Amino acid sequence: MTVLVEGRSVDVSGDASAASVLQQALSGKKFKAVVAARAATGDTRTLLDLSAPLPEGCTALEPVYADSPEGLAIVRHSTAHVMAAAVKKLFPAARVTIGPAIDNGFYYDFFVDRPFSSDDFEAIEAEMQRIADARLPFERTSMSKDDAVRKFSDMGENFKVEIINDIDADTVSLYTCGDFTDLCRGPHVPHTGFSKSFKLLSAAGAYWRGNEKNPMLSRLYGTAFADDKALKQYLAQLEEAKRRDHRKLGRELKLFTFHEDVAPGMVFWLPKGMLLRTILEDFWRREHLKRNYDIVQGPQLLRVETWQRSGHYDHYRQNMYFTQIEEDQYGIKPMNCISHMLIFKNDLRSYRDLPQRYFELGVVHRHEKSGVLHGLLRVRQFTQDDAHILCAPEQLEGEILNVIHLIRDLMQLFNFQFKVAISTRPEDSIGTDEAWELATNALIEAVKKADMPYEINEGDGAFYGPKIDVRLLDCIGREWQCSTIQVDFTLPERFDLTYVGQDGERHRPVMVHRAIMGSLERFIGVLIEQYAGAMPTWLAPEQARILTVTEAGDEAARKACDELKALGIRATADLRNEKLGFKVREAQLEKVPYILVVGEKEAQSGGVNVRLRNGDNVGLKSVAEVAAMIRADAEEPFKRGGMSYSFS
RNA sequence: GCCAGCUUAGCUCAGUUGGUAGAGCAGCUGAUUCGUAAUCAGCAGGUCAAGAGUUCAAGUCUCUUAGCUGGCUCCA
Repeated sequence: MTVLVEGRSVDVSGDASAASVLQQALSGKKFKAVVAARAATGDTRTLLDLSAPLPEGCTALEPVYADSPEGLAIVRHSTAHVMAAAVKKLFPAARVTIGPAIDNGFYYDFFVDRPFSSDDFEAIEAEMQRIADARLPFERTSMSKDDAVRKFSDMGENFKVEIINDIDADTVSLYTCGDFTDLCRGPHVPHTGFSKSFKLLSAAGAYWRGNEKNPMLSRLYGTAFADDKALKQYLAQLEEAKRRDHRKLGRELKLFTFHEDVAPGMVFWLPKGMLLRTILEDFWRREHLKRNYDIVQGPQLLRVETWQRSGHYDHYRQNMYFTQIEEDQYGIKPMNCISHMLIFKNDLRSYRDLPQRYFELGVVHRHEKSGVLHGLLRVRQFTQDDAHILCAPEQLEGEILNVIHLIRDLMQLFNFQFKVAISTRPEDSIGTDEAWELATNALIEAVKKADMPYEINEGDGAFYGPKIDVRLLDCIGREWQCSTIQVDFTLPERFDLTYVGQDGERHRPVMVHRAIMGSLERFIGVLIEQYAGAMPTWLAPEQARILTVTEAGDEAARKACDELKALGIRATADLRNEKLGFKVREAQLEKVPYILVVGEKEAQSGGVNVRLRNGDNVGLKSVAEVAAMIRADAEEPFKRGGMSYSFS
């Protein structure tokens, strides 16, 4: 028969293996990098081990290279097996559970008496290296479920038995390399030599099947790549992420601080951080006014009866803070929606008033478990750029589309790529099936109209409605959950919101909850990491710093500083009795975008010498020229999209 | 909350087999007036996270608690 390989026809015998076909079709060098094969039979494509025979009716066979995304996943998965083999050898009492490939590596969960720690890595890595060097083949066998259950029971691998019992098939496949046999769907690399470029990264606890009622397992995380060069590059990227850590930069740049003993999980904004935040807030309020939102604000405390009525008390109580004043119990708001609904109810509304779009930079408190707090990215008090849109059902899709466009424009402003996911009804939820279906469809339709790719997260919605989540991707490829759009048919019902329609009858509006940045705290944290602390000029708390060489320049520096300020530039002057090199170094480390030097020469001409934060020296400029330059730089990101910026 | 690791000066970190705490940076004082990433000198700064135990003796060993970091789970 004839099989197509990378566009070439190859004649093969009926019982040929994938390896033999590919070996025939590819150069030796290319074949060496192949870890598996993808066989096409009609419309279906299946991944195959190289040692597997071609499936019946196979028309094409594509090589899967070790450095392709699919190949990497196979390499990592196989490396997880190698790690499990090493662990079983060093710790025979360890029981194996699961070990998949994940985004940037792999993990394997073990049930052990003593959890692993990083002290164990060296020994495990050394054993893994031995296994890799031995180039042991991965051999696949099939057996009936009953036989497999018996086999793993005999080995005492009760977790594997549980997995096998859950598999909906008559036979299961096993992979053996060396003395280690594991239940696995495959495919795997041909031999352990493909798992030579790996590193163990961390040990962590994880519950069996992610449920905290189940036993705690010990999870080992690692990563693996096609070759040492790619591994090294990835490890360097991890270092880079550490260098950009917003907690470190927040301290160094004096943006914010925490006092864990006083207010764990709550931010203290320092002057520079607060200035940055104020600029961002100011821009964002204006943008919302431009897009026909109304800015409102509700109280921090609402009586507990209100939270009972909204359903928050039943569904969210464990994350809420409460306080008692005289006889009255109050709940501190974990969300802003209630106030916005009460604002809607303040007047009799007509269909002509819809949609009502209420925007609030709303401070909310949510008690999160101490273990999950993480700098600005996960806190207990945060400020949402929250809005609630109350509209007629027929306006829903259009309103959602507007929100999606706002998200798109903001992402563009910061050069973020993003991913869209639609989450459907969870188990713990309120509302009718009909309402859920209507709302879910509106979200899907709007995303389709916006021409955006999306995925569906089944059962991941809020308790009151389905939602769209947006994860942004930063410049080193990490994902951050920020924007969310949630449709809600339930709360307007509970609070009896109505508007008078054209027909003179009362109708029920639909509510859309949405946040674009998500929380200002998290968003600023992500921005700090995205820019490694060097904020874009429009957001930089200090846009220009004037440095003197000697105190003879003090007067000229003060004058230039005042002039820049008058022109709307955030400038300071460093008149300290320090050497110029010292002041330059400090300004550079503090990521001030424009470093302006005033010495004897400049004082005479009335200008400044301009140095950029990348180290480039632009030369002598007049104050007016510098101001124009900084302004152009500040406005530059706004040229990309549908937003604008105005100096105040 | 659970698992692991960590917690020494404002920050970054030393501290040997248990013998009673040290450096750099930052701060303060003084000198220095200097051209694009660190001028010099001096001073000050610590119940070694908290508590208990072992010991003649604990930063160091054991236990308990708290916080932090990385995960699980949750989520903006």
